[in-house]
Amino acid sequence: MTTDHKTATHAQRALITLRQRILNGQLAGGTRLFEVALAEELGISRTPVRAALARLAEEALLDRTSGGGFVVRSFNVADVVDTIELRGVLEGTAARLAAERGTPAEMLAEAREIIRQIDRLFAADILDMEGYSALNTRFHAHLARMSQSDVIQRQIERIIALPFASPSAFLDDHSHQLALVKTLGAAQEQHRALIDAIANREGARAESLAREHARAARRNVESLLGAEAALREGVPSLAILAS
Amino acid sequence: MTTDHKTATHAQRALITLRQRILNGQLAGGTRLFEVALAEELGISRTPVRAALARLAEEALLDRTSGGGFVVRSFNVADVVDTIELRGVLEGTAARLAAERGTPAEMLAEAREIIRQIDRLFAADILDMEGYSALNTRFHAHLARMSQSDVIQRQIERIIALPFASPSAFLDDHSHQLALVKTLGAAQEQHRALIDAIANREGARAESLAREHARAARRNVESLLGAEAALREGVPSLAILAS
DNA sequence: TGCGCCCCAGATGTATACAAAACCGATAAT
DNA sequence: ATTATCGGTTTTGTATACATCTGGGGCGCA
Repeated sequence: MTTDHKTATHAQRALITLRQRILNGQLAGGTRLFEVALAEELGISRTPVRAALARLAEEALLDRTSGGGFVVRSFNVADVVDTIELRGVLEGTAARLAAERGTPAEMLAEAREIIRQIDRLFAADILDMEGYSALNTRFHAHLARMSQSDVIQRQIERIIALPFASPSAFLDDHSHQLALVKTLGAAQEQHRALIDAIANREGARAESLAREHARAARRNVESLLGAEAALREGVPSLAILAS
Repeated sequence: MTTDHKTATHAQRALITLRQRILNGQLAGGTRLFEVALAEELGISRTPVRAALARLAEEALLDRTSGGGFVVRSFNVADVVDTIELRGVLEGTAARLAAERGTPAEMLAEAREIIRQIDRLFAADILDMEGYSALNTRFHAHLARMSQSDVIQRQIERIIALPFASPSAFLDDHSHQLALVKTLGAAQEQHRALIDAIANREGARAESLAREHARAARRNVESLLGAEAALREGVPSLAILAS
């Protein structure tokens, strides 16, 4: 089965459709979602629509209104910046815990293996962005695991689900690709230092490195927002921003 | 039941009932919840039961299973400790941001007013635990607000909703009341230092104080778990722990 | 025996009709 | 001018019948 909209249930399809619309800005923040209207438009009954709305609320893409309805949550620039900051804080905590609690040799080895694979990508003539993005995501997921805390891991996964806060946000922005590539080398150095710090049980250093690493994403957002509107158009992760 | 909540809808009543049962351990972690069974038992139809279950999943008290059902999430000691640690990290971030971004005079004043009111409680012959708990909760909620970040505030609210991670957890534990009272003075000193640090724009100090403040709760859990089972019985916040 | 298939019981998914409540505007009283 | 209140309209809440999916036990076959 593909990840296409051919999933099993109506509720799942509705969930995917609505999520998409929210993330790409088709459904602007503040928009109230009415069950009947959505049901009619999607050609299904209210029941699966309700289920989908509940899931979206769980994902923090919708807010529940007092009366019992749902509105699209609106994200402004400050929200995006703060969410990235939050990711940095959580990943910093994961790194610190990994250092303090001691990370099994295999987990360290796996982290280093991912770093090595990224190195291999860099060696190629043109950078495989898709591949880099995947490996980068894997590295960050692995970091969360290294915390050896289900609570932290779960929390990080929750934040990363927001596309503009994901460690690979802005990597699919092709207009900036050249400028971005320059910074990826620095990111890779941070990856290396981070794992070293964890291996050496240097908790404070590990935490601070992970935080600083997330700041790169923040700088990207801020530079994009300083750029002309035309440049922002091509950045899907920012489509959700309130205009 | 004891609390005859005459809230509006069936779904709300079901939500309250089920939440209660999970928190007080009546519904053990890992228990699968079946819509039909619950509907029959509560004398309502499946529809509001479903709604209640979705909300509980949102509150992180239930997990969704692959097949489409719900199971009660199980919390072990590590989860409780890590969740309190997480609260410390988040409140630390709130405090740091408050310091870095600069907190309006009125907000600082309000924080100090809450501290003053707690002082007033201490002056009485016997400590009004109920009142202390309420003020303490207010102080922590206010700290979240001082971050001037909706993202952080929302995240803290989410964590605090778990009763064992709330800043007032274990205050309702009457068996320990005497021992606890001794530590409340220290907590109050931390409150004062924390607001001072924020007022002085000392971000790192503010963050570290908030973290250390949360450690008190952690020490409470750990000492309770080291105590005899009889002592633990009277602590509602710990009923959720897997045995 | 071990494997795989089928089938059924039990669970969730969906549609739909009706009930209830929330919202909104108009109107009237002060 | 402000507020209170009363309809009707819109929207969500609920029950229920039926559809569909899933997981497991038993049976047949290699």
